[in-house]
Amino acid sequence: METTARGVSGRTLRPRGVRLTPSAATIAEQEFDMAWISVRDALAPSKTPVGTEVTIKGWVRTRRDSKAEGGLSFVHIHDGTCFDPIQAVCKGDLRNYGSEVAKLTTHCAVEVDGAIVQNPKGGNEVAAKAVRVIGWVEDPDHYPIQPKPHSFEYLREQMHLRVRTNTFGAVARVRHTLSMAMHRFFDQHGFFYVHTPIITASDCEGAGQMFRVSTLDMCNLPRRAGDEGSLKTHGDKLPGPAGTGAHPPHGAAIDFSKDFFGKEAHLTVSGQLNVETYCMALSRVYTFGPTFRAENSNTSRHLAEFWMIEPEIAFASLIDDARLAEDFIKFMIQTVLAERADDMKFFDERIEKGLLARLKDVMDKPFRHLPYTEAIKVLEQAIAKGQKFEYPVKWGTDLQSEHEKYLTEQHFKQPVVLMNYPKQIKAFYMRENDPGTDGAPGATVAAMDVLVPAVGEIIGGSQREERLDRLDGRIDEMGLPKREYWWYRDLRRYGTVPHAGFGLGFERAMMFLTGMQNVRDVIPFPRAPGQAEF
RNA sequence: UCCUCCAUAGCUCAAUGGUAGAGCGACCGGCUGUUAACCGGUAGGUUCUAGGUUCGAGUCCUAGUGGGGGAGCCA
Repeated sequence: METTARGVSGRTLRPRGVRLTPSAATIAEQEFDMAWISVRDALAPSKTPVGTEVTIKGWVRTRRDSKAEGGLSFVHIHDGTCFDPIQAVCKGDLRNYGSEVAKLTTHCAVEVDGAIVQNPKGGNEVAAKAVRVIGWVEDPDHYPIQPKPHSFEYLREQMHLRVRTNTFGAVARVRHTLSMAMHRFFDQHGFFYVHTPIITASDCEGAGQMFRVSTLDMCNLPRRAGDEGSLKTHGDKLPGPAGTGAHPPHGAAIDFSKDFFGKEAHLTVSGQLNVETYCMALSRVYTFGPTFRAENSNTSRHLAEFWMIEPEIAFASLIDDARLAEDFIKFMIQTVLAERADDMKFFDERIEKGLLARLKDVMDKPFRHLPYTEAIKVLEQAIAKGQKFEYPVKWGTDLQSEHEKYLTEQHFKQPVVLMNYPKQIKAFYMRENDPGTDGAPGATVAAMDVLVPAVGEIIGGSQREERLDRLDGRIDEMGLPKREYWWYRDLRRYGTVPHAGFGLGFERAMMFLTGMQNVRDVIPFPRAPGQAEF
């Protein structure tokens, strides 16, 4: 079919206004495709006035037919550049009207030439002069995506196609905008972007189960010399085929000196320890990258692979850290409201009623700061007034989901920054507070969690322990291998300064900003236990 | 990992242990500058898998697989 000549030629690369550089497109190319514009631009009267000759390229969303005027079809076309599709008005006198245009179904790929006209009800549309079908949808009866609401559960099984729906298109655009906004925020505030490693050869990050990285042959593992046949299991963590008889009995420790890195290696669970090293030279730094947790957790808030933003600031206290977190969250809200108004309007109308009001409220009010010790008192008072919790409230234990929800959703009805947690429930690197801080009955550390309504913990951070003797004390207390931390400890030996930072779950921020309720629906290809099909 | 609910047409869901149904979508036709279009018709099923109880199982029992929600862990 002659219609595919442009589509398969590989010459028409991008709409006008999206060229990489003047030299990236040849003169011939520019002339060849002068009229191609994005749906986003075509819909904007200021950019594309009535009468402009344009070419639209995209996918059919819906088609509606009329027999008036010898045939008339209204074809909605989207190309992902904005929330709304553009309507192409196709009349019966088109050469391929009966043979092709009237047979278009959802997600057929098309090119439409025509003039911009005004829709009787307002807004730009295209009066089609030519319609070229680039790619048909075979067997439309069984095409998984139909012009009707689908459940998110169903769309998770059609993950390769779900981005074509309005919801997931909006999620994808907001996710992009948020990524860009995040880099802009830190850049404007003097932070340097540090690429911390994905593979870590130290097992000392201490933030949960890790995925192993290895090039060893899992069916023929090297065993440590002299250990053959012994019953020692120490260090042998591979989920091997125990008891099959086809392999050495478990006991001979695996010889990781034969592995790629000469020692055990894993996927990172946090870039924090690495980024601290750069913080001690560049003052203000951040990482943004994938993070991996091999926890067998199956909830609407957890993924095995997720993206985390981790800023780290030198010469800073926990209060500075909390202020940064608040400024950052408010900047994110402000940016998506300003730059993705169309998508955010959709989320407000169809995903979470009142979303925009909720976000504006968060933006306008200062965050509530609350010491952990005070939070316990608030919860105890609530219990005294009849509030029922499944788990007991007791100083020294971590707050449960139900407790956090009570604080943010019922008691304060806004984001809450909880600070100064009991030392025994927090990580070794968090700075020990002076005794009696906040009137706490026990030792506390300068930790903070930012809790938001509907999502829960969105940020976890702390001021870091900069005093070597205290840090060593914590490492010993927790029974951690001090040798493994030699380079982290060095930071405290050579020019140590107070510093702080936090980790923000990017997908949790997405949930908070879009009102989407399952973390698997705000990342393109979610990885969770038993789920890596796509 | 624990608790709990679910699995029937392309999708969303009905069907007292007794003939497998509807809406939407697809296809055909009618009407209309339509826009969640509307009206009429047609096609579409190994009821998740494997066993079991029963004269008879979509329905009851057992096991498995897949999925949802909640909890823990956390971001």
